[in-house]
Amino acid sequence: MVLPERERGVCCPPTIKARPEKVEQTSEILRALADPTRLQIAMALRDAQEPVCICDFTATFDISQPTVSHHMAKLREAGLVEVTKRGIWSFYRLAPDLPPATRRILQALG
Amino acid sequence: MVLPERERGVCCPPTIKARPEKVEQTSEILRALADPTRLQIAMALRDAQEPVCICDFTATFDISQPTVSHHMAKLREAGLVEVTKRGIWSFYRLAPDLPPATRRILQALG
DNA sequence: CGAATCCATTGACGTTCGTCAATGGGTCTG
DNA sequence: CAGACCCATTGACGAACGTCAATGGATTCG
Repeated sequence: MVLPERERGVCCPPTIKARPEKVEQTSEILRALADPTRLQIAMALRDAQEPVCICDFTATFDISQPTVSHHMAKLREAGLVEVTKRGIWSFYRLAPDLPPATRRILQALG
Repeated sequence: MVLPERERGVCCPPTIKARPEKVEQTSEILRALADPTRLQIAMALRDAQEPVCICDFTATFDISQPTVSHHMAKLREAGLVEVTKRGIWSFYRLAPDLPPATRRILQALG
């Protein structure tokens, strides 16, 4: 590996390509996905054929129902998921109009 | 959009494909990238041809030098970057042995 | 050697986060 | 209507986060 030659007192600030607004939005997406529970929820929704009921997630993870609800609210605020109510149940799915960049991140999660 | 038919008191826990250990590691990567400053640093390192000097980042962002150092430590702990010291300077680059999954996430960041 | 440069660490402070218990509103069934 | 079920919101609390000021070690230049 070759290291660049440098001169004392002279720095070479790298050019930042992304717009500040875009950076902020991307980091909000990442923050929403950065929790283990939310990551698994997001991946399950990504792979699901049908909208998933909240009660299913409550039955899956070892956390209380309010905590699941809290996590879904975070995913909602980040614009990652949408909710549809029907009778007793709330069904969640990935937002259908996700930007391609966001969709790429979700696909990269393995 | 069609919603699944449900029966009261019966839940259908979605199958979680990823191993718990893998989930934890992925969310650590995402946590490391979820800060706007670290996101821009990671993207700059991803696109750089040569290792980048810390002093360049200090000159770029509107935060103090210790804060830049703190962010680099986070990226180091997540295994995303490596440091090489030469004289006065510390040069950072993406870890050369990043798992393909991690590399895909970085590429998806736009 | 003395001064300057670069960088990591420590300590501190306010903010955000993850979680739970408690509460309340909606909806279905008997 | 009465009870059971599902879910969101609120309040609370400890943990983690992002930032800075201060400090100190390491290296280079004069």
